[in-house]
Amino acid sequence: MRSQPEWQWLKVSWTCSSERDNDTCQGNDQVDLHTQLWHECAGLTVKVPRVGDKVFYFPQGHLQQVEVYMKQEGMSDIPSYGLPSKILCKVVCVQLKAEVDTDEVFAQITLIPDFEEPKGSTFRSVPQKIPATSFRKKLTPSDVIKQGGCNLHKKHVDQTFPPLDMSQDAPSQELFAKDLHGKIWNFHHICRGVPKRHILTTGWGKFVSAKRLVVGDTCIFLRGQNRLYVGVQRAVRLNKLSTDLSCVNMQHGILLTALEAINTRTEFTVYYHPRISPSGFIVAYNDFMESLKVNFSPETRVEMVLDEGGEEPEFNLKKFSGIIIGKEDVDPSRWPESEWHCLKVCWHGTASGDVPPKRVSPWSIQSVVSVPQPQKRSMIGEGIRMKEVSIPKVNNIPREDDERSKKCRVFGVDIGGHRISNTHPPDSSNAGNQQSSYIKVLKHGSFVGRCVEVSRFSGYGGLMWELDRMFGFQGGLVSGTSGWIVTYNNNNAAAADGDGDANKKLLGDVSWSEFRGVVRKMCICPKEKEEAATWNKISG
Amino acid sequence: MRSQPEWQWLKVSWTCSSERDNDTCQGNDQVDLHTQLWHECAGLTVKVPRVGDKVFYFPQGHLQQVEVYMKQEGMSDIPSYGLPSKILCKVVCVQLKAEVDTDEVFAQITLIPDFEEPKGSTFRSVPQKIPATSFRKKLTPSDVIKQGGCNLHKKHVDQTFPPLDMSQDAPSQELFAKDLHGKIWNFHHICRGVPKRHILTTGWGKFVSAKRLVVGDTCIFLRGQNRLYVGVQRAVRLNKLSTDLSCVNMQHGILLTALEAINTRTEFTVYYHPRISPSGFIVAYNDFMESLKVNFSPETRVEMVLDEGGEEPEFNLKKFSGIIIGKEDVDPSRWPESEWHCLKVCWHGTASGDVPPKRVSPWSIQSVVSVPQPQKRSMIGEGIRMKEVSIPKVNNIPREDDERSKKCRVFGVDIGGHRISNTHPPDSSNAGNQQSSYIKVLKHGSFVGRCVEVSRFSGYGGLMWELDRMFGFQGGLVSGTSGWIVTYNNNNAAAADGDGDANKKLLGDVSWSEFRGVVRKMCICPKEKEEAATWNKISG
DNA sequence: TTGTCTCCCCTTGGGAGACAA
DNA sequence: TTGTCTCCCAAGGGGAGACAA
Repeated sequence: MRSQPEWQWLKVSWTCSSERDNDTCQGNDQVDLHTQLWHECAGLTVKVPRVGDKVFYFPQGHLQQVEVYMKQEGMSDIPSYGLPSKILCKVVCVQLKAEVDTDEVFAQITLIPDFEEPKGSTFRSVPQKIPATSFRKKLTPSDVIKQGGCNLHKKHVDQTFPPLDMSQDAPSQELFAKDLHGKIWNFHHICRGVPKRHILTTGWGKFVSAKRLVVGDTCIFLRGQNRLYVGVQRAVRLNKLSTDLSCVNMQHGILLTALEAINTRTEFTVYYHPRISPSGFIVAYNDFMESLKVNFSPETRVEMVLDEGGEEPEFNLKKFSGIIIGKEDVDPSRWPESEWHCLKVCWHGTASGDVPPKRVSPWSIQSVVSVPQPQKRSMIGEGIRMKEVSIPKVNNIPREDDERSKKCRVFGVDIGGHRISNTHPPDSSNAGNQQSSYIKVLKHGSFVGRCVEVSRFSGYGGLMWELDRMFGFQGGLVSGTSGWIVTYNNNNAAAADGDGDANKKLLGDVSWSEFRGVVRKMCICPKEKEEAATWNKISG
Repeated sequence: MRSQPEWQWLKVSWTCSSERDNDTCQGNDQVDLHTQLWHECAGLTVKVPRVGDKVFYFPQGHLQQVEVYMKQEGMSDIPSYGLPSKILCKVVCVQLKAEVDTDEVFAQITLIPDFEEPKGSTFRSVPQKIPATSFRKKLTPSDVIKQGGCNLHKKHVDQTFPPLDMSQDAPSQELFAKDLHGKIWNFHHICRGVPKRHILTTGWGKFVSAKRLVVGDTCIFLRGQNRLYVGVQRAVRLNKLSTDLSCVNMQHGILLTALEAINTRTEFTVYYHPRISPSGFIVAYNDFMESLKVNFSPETRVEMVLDEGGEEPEFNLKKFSGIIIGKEDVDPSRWPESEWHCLKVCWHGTASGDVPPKRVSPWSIQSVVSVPQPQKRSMIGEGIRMKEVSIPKVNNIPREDDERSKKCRVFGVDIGGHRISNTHPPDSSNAGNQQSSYIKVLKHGSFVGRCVEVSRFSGYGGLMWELDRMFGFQGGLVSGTSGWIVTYNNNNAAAADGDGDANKKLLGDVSWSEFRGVVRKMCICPKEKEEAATWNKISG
């Protein structure tokens, strides 16, 4: 039997307090819940610039998206109109939306050509995220057949849904969840049966049929302080025959729109469909510049991370490794020497499932300095579910030379096996600046991190803990002189080490509830032992 | 109780004999059933060129369609790229399709720029239509509520559906109808109740919900020899937010595609959505040339026919009359002196319902030579339902000066009241050509005709009878020297008069099962009485 | 003749625990 | 703990004649 008072409370609390929950875009300083939901649906590797960012717009990538969108193969034979392969722009407006009929996410991005190179630091503070928790449910056959509801995982419900009064026989509540269109969906959430399990009953069937969900699709629940959100991520794209206008018409239009925008220095708007073309054609200035510094000569071993969807956010990411086999123009006649998809990669062991594209852009991959040996997988760091990990106790911290610290993989990235030096930098040429130090990059890889509660990770110790835990050291580096260099979110460079406040300025005033980017394992070591590794200077 | 043997027969007969019924495009000489269904759904005033036709393509009209399609108001400020306002093209390919999700009809037309003016006669034989009958059902509340089926009109069923064995208590049959996508829909057709009525039961509900039909939408059934077809025509357009690409992107693309096609003399493809922009932006060469001859000076009284949908094919057409109030460029800076929508019209008595646009193109309207007086409606010619009219008996033919011939309106067009001259042409300057004669246009108007049985109207007497009957004279002009000049279907000019074979060559070998176009009432009269009327020369 | 109603059957949706993976 | 099953009840789809417009 449903408890009427609780239902009343929830209805009031969860649907009528939109003024307390920020679910619409309000400026550039907050990651609102709509945006968080959109990114969950888009995939964890998708990057969307923020208003004010300097970006490169690659028309070739845009044309390619249209071809996939229209299901036309091969490059059309249209002129380049003298358009350069990349156009430096400033982001004027970003709207994160979803298709009305298919719920496919897309970003409407307004750009204005601005060829002025950014001066000085391009660092931008990471926007404050509105505290939220979320979980993903990959739908089983039972979830989508007409006869049943949706089975939920206990831990997901406990972490994300409002608590039920478990003293009751079959506690239940009404949930009201907003989708990306702003539509409110009503679900009856009940904990019943022997043994007890959490089920979404009334309302679930309507949702499944309305969204045309099938087995394998993923349903995403995101809970803010006062409101619940729901999104979907399909395993296979719904057919959407767009017969409005011809593919060639659109491609002409895309190029000409950009050309006119350049000539008149006016805004133009593009639509980015991350589920169609994961390799975005709008690339952050910093990302692009960083990728230029890397030497992607043939034989270079590279890695690329794809988001393969599924249930656990951390395990959506699958890393592929391969070897550069060449660098050549995709379209030498129209866009010679374009960086877009200029690298040819031979990927290893990608017999089944998603495969990275044979052609990639430099900013989409990372070069691997040392070729890792095939290692036996260690349980440490392998398969850690962040939300299950509690804050490590002090007596749990492994020594640096602990066997566990030497062999570990996180998200498919080999991390351990390198000795961490405790040596302080011997050569402080700019000794006057106490916040300066040299670090040596030993290891690097892409990552996406996330915490259950923001408060738990406030401050830089929290960040360090999070990073350490992600890479399997469980706090071993929280105090010490080694640390990590981090390139996060929109490619703002930052560093975190065990010295607490040393890099505080670099990090800015951020809440590390979620961050994604590239982490490089570093340790402070004698400069003369430079070897083939990369040296970076971190200054406060 | 359903009769199993009959069901078997129908299933075999109606679904497994596609080789006997021509429902796909096969060349240019036949109007197949798919095409007939498409035109029923598109509206009776919609003109689509045929392969090989010479047409003018108006980029302005195309841009306008995109704006309506994308629900953006006002002309975008994009350059004309030096594109002319109209482009003479040859039609390379025409495909009549429907949107997958909304069933909205559209034509995919491939054109190739071809600036050579047509030489000699532009007459093209009217394609042979595959014999078919059809009816339209405007859906009532009872038809679309979940509890019921679809009530059918007895005459419609009798004319169009395969006959039932009425000796049975509740005769029934299974109907299998193909829609514009080729999908087969199954309907149980039963004649039951006291008194007997025809109802579609099983299968109807699925159809209604799948097509998202609501009260006021029209359902169209078309029966060929071996197969049934079903189409829908919505009262209001379904929302279809097309957020794929920006409106401006598309408009740029449209202009550039055309420009490139001109420069390289290559094909380009456009999509014409007649339900969005009824005034098509692809105009037959002949239609355009004819419209140039008309003097649309201010104060000229004009008429325009709109298809307002509904149940009876002949009464879908509503005529509006108005007065030219000006002629000016829609877009003087980009396309000066373009004929597209250059005429400003003030329409009379259009307070409610659909209103013709204030701006029209010359080929979309007809000028009215004499301002008709407000007349009392005559029952003759008013509201004739063609399918109910039997072939008139000889003793029923009214005399030319019969009162009934003077006052009649058909489809809102004033027809009667003009004396028909029996005078032969006095001046045969090219007397050597026996098939030449001068005719004077007295009266004209748009029309759509249709016959129940093709055989009934074979030959030119049949056509004359059809025209006469439509305009209320009921055979009065079948013999005589007056007649009609007809511009039909794809704007092939032809004439028919009462002399039987005189214009046989002009008409070609056609079955007049359906024709649409412009009819001008003519009579042969002395040249010196030319007055302000237009003279046309008809040569065999 | 045909639109709408009510009646009523029977299919289907969907909520429950049982049970097994 | 959670996916799938079966059971079973309730809602509603839909087929029938009655009746009125």
